[in-house]
Amino acid sequence: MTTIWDVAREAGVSPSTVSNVIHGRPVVKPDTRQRVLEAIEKLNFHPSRVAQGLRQQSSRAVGFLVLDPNPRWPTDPLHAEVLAGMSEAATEHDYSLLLDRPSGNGCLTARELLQPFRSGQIDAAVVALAGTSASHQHVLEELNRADVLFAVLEREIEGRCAYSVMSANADGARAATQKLIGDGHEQIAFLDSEQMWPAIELRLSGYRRAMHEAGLGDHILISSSPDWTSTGGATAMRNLLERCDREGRPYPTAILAGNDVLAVGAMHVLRERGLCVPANIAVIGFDDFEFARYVDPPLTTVRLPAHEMGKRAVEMLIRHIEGDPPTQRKLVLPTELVVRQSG
Amino acid sequence: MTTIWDVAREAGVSPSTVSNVIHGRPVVKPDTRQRVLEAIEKLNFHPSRVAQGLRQQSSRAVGFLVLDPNPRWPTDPLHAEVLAGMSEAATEHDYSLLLDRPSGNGCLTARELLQPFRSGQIDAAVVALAGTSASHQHVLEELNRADVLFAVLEREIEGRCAYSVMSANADGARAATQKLIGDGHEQIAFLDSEQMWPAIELRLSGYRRAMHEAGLGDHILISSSPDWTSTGGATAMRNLLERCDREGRPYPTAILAGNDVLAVGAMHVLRERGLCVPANIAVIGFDDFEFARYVDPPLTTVRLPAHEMGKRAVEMLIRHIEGDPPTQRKLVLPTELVVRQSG
DNA sequence: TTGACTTTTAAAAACGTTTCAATAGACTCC
DNA sequence: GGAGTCTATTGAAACGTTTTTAAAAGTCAA
Repeated sequence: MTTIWDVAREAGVSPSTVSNVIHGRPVVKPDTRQRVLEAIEKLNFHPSRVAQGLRQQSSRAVGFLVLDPNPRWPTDPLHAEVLAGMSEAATEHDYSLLLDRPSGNGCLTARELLQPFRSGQIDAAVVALAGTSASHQHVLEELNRADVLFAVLEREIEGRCAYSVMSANADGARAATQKLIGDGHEQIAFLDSEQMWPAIELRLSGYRRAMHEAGLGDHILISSSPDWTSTGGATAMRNLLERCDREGRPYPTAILAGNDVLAVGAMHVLRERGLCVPANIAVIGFDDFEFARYVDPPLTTVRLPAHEMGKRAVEMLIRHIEGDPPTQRKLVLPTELVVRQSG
Repeated sequence: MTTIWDVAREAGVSPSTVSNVIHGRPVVKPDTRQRVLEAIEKLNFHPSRVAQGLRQQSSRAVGFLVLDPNPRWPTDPLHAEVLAGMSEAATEHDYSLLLDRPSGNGCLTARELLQPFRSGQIDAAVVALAGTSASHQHVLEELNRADVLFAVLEREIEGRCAYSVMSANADGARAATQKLIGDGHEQIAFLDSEQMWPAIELRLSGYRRAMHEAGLGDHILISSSPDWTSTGGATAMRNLLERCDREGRPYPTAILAGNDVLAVGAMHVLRERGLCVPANIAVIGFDDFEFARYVDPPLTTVRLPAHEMGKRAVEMLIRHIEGDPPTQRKLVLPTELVVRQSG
């Protein structure tokens, strides 16, 4: 391995000078700098980040901590996009990105959880809590107690070094509902799941609010899927139609789904029943997962700024690390209604 | 930070002994080991991986090097799954996983490319070359020249420290074609793209082989999409139908698509033309990307063992690092025909 | 020439581990 | 009882940087 000493010898200076050049410190005479740079180039030298890390007590790395029981990750189709955003921000600031996915059995000890921080592998982490699990609260508390720097996605949090990056779930749901109302719909149903989850509660509240605001409070209609899968969405849709049949209630003319996967499941049922989307019934999803545009008809949906969330989360963490902590501990990024053809 | 010295003091031994305990070396007397373990637990000590890395000249980390011009990664929907597999293997062997996504402008200098290796951040990398780019060959050569340890996905390679993990693309395409032939189809078309790519060529050859083997060589019919998008698939499908019209040739009764995204695009066109899948025309995709099951009708497709590929690639690299290099430099993993409803 | 500056470079001490040679102690064997 | 063999433990050097402190070199005025 070529070290800073080799460069120093080659350039006829001391290691300290080389170090100064590397960090662009203005204390070196221009021609010395030039000589050093040439030596670096010639020897193809890369400073050891490991040694730097040891000396500076900082790894210049952030982790993506994914707590997701599903081994065939990601359960959440948006995580890949979050990761892309994180990567972008990390690269820009010359940080590395470490993927930390503790074995998903759920029973995670504090030791395992904190290992990457304590062992100096990462300076901070973005935490994504996928699915619904009782242990999530526990994990966040543990991180807080350990006084470790992190940002959590789509979840409110308080803590000395805790940041929170969310998307405007309520606003997004409200906007989608208003769009449907604007299109003349009055019977608008919401599809959620028994497995509740903070972001979904916000979406539901946005829907409720829009309905009330339009004087359609009486038409609020909610059907719950047992889970967050596509077949769950189908079940919820079927239940909804049956309930209408039973209660002699008119079918909804529009559906707002808690997320795109549910929406897709619902659409299958509708086609099965010979109901045409959007002619007979409009469907709007939530997330804008990659596949939304491929659905037939292409899915109108509320786009979550996943890329942006990852990026901003990392930027907040890096600012904190570099001694300029953002005053805003909670960031809410706007969603966007992407109108395609399903609603 | 609590160091090995603190633990040593607490347990009344020397740092070397603590180190021996940490690494489970059998030289320590059981009761000493016990005392040390208790001290570790009590002080909540985690050895610094940075210091370990420096001393042992190895980071115990593998990188996922994604060369993909698309900033809204991943272009390849299978990369997330590959990553999951990599993560699994890494975790099992107590390695870390570093995501390395050089800024995607394509013109990547050797310096940038090798930085993570040279700076000791990673011991090896899994390389994924997304899309089609002339510079890919260049990158692989550069890695080889640098004598750096890596594994590349879906691409043949030779090199002192180069491994290759592929899926059985040709076999998969052959099996899919045979399935269609077995179902009585004779007019089977293949959808590929002008942007060729090693794996696709293999798929095409598998299709050709199956057709010839069944004496259907005359029926080989190929239509190329300008790119690998869904709309490209639609274009290829439209062109195909028009060509049949023009040449007075019967429509194909089955389509084998070069990948799932193309298949989805083709299915849109078929529905548009009032052709029913699979009643009028069967469609089989390739990849089994996450959304294949959500397509309507659910897509029959050739499943690529993405998770497994990531996992095996990392395992090969780790074996090499640990001094037990796999003799097989090229690993071919089986594909699997997932029969759903489209074909 | 000297002294007081300023600019540039050098030397040495960390950072937290691992490893190797060395030591001390206990045991065996003639 | 002393030499020889084990076994368990230790001390010190190394890994490649950064940083602080000190020194050298250069500049200039008196």
